[in-house]
Amino acid sequence: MGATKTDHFTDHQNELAILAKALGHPARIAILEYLMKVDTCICGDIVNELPLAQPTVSQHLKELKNAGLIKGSIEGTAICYCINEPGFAKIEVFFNHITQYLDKKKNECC
Amino acid sequence: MGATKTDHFTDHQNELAILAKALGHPARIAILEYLMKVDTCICGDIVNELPLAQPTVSQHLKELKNAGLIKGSIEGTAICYCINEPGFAKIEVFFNHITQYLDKKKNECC
DNA sequence: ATTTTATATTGCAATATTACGATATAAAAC
DNA sequence: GTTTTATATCGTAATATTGCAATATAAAAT
Repeated sequence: MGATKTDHFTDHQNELAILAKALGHPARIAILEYLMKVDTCICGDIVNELPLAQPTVSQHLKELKNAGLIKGSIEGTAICYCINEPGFAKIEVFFNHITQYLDKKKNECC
Repeated sequence: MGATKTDHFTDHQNELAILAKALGHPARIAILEYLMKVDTCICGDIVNELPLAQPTVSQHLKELKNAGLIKGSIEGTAICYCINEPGFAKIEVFFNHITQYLDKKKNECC
């Protein structure tokens, strides 16, 4: 036990969970917000922006990249990261679904 | 080490991370999708809908409730859970921010 | 009052995550 | 070619999460 039983859920549910999980850490939220703020891929200064050691930041970047929320390419000595649109598109579908539901929802029993 | 350094990030970043973390498990996505499907709070059958033991489901429901994504009230023997709008509203603000950014974004360097 | 039914809590083992020092890698600058 | 600079990987300790059996709770039905 301890391991998530991914095979018991749909691909869709697992995909969404992986994306949400990647967003589930303040450092990773901070990274995404910073990437949006600077709006450029020449970003070799993410480490300086965060209150964490370099290996930790590197690890968080890797997780965001694995989840498909950012993309990065080698740019000389630096690595160039930026927001990856398709990753967010998937979460948006889910949220649009929820928003639609909440708009239509009439039951108020709780 | 091992514990997230929440005090190094903004309240906003921590709040968002907590919400996203709560969404970061396929069972909890499944619960939310089921609650939307049935669109009613008379839901004493969540356990039967999931491929997990009763204590595990109870634990996931608790986490969703703590995060503010669902709400529940006692309804006789059963407990009545449903989607909690304010919780989702917070995440939506973040996503609208991202959507706006992606729409305006012009840099295509990666 | 006892039994049934639905849910919560406790305790614990298995696994995952977080964080960072030490070290590796690899291109740029000298 | 050595040094610098930027990032990644490895190893590992601390902590968190996941899952469930066992047990507790508490209202409903008998």
